[in-house]
Amino acid sequence: MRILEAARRAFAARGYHGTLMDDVAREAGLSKGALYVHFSSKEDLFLALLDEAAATLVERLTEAITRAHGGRAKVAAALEAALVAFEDNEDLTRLFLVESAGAGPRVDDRRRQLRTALTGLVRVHLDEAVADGDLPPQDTGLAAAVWMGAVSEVVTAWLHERSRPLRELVPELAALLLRSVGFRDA
Amino acid sequence: MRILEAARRAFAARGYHGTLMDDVAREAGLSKGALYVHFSSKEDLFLALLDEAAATLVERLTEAITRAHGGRAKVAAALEAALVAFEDNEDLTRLFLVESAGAGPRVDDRRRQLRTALTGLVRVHLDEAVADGDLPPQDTGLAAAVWMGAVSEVVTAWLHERSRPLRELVPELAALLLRSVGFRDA
Amino acid sequence: MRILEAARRAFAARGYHGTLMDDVAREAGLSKGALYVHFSSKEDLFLALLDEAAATLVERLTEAITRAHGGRAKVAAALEAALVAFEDNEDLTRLFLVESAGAGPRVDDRRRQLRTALTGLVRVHLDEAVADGDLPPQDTGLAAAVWMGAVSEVVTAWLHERSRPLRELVPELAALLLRSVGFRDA
Amino acid sequence: MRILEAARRAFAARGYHGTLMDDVAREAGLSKGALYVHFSSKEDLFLALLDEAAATLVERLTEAITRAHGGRAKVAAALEAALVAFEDNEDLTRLFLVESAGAGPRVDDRRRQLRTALTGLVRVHLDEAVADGDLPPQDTGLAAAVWMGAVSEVVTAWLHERSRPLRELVPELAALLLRSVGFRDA
DNA sequence: GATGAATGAGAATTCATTCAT
DNA sequence: GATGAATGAATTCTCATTCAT
Repeated sequence: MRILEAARRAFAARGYHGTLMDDVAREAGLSKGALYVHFSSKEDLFLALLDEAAATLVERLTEAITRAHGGRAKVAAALEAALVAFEDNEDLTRLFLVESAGAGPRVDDRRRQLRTALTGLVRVHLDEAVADGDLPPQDTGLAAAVWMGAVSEVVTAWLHERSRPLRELVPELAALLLRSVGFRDA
Repeated sequence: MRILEAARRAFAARGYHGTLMDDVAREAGLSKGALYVHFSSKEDLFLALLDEAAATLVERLTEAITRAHGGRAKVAAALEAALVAFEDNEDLTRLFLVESAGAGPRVDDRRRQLRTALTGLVRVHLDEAVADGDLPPQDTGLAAAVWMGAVSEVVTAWLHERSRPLRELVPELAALLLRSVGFRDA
Repeated sequence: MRILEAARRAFAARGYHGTLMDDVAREAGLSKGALYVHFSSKEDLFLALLDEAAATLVERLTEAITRAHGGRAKVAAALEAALVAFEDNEDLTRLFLVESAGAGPRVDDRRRQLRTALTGLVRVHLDEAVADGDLPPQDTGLAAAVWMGAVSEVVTAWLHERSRPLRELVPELAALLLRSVGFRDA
Repeated sequence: MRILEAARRAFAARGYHGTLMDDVAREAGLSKGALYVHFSSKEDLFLALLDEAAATLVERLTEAITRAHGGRAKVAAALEAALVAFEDNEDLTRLFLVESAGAGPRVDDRRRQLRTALTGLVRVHLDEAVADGDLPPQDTGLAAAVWMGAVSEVVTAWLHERSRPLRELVPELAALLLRSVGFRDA
């Protein structure tokens, strides 16, 4: 929708508190009132965007995981899919990883929820790998958190520095994370 | 100082945007005007706290690293020191990891700066371990980012869930991170 | 009409300012635009209801008065007719006595107008009673105002407390008001 | 206080909904923000005024009643005191009798509360008169409501017409109301 | 140094009304 | 006649910052 696109651009560019409903309206080519016909508050609008970002990400990950075969391949594929998705959806990435922080308690809660969901996705596949004997038994919840944090940090740094394309980091980052849980280097 | 303590408590409890200068003044037992004698803006006050948090952390890490001997021991010690420091300074931890996000561009910049400094600390020692032949050559900058992200995520989760003491996670988290860069399990 | 009924319910339930045109439209099962085909403004719609309320009331009173014979009987009958009409048309009663206050100058004026008309009705019959020698000469305008105020207050209290049916109050209230103008107790 | 005076004038002149906080601020010679330092909302400000009006009225009535001796004299004195108080405090009178209607549920509740308190004052003295044998037994609650309604109506009419000073109506109105409860004409 | 009342530029939200379809 | 998305002016409330005392 026009409003969501405008909001995505605006929030990604100026952050939650830095973006006025006036900005969104202007960017959407609508009046402020029109925004409130579709979203009952600024927070709601942002939340809708956040959900969109998470849905996009989960979809991409699920797809990549489904396509890959074997424990190691699945987690590697998920990692690559995540980084590619982040790189291809810069605005949503920024919203999800950066601007959703400090936007008030409701947004904070949703952010945490979505991160937890994502972590859960990773964990399921680590558990499978453990069950299959591909990995030694371990606290996969902790490992999944480590992966999420690592990816989040690397992507956030990329958002600011843009030193080189995110996809180029995939091999090395994958090696690190796979090693962290006990996969042998390929 | 009384003001800094009051601000630390207030910001940690309600976040940057959720904390009013009135709150800080009340908590400090001072008038709002008195705050401005010492800090020229809300942002400045927050920045001072952020610096305090980073300094505390760096000091603890440096100390721990100095005490330890050998590449592996140093990085493990740093990791433990970090988690213990986070657990012992909950308010500052929250400020540094959570509330400093979304508090405006200047705060964002400083936050990034401090995280970079911390990452650098880790990196130096990874580089030494590589130089000493304890670790294979690798992108230690990336590895340091992974470590920072991992710790940040785990600590942030702990701030919300409090399922068990942070220090109990040290062994397993250390094992994960040490493995990630290529240390063999002890 | 469907719109008037919907508006009556809505305004009676939530008051003038508390009722949105959206509410009326929803309740009427029409679009907001359709409302404006029939009523040029929210105020007009409310005014139409107010007139309906007053017309209903005047009709009932006139009828009751016509049926009764003799000065005292006529005023007593009017009083009873008023209370019964109020009780039987709760929504209109609320509109007329309660919600029409504070709804803007035009509504205020009409409200006053209608109350004056009602007072006039009472006054005419008090004047007749005086002319017939059933009552001593007096300021019948003032007396009519007293009657209107008394009824208004009692009915308004009933709208909120509902302690007992309004019609049960008729004998005692009639006695009070008849005495007030100089009728001897029956 | 400057704010209360300004608010009194503004609300009396333009009603609750017709008065903007901007109007009050301008009239008080203050900024809008200053209003909110002292009153947390427009409603609160209005409520404070309403309480002031009621307190003024109750004080005057109590005083007048205390001074008078004997049942009949007391109620007559109260009535006169009320009318004089209304006439001397036109703005507060308008606030209490007119503008407090339709200003939202909280104001409506307080308005009702205050009217009930006033009615109670009248009722106590009617009860005493009954106990002393000066009046026949009767529903004094109903009678008090009648009195309140009558006075309210007469004063409201006066606010709009100003045909003649309110105090001139006292003798005739007193006669009407005293007769209504069964006092013999003096 | 301290006070706290006052400032004033916002900022979100509301809602009667309009009008292209 | 009907629709309902869009309007936009209005309005309340916010809060970091200032400054006379």
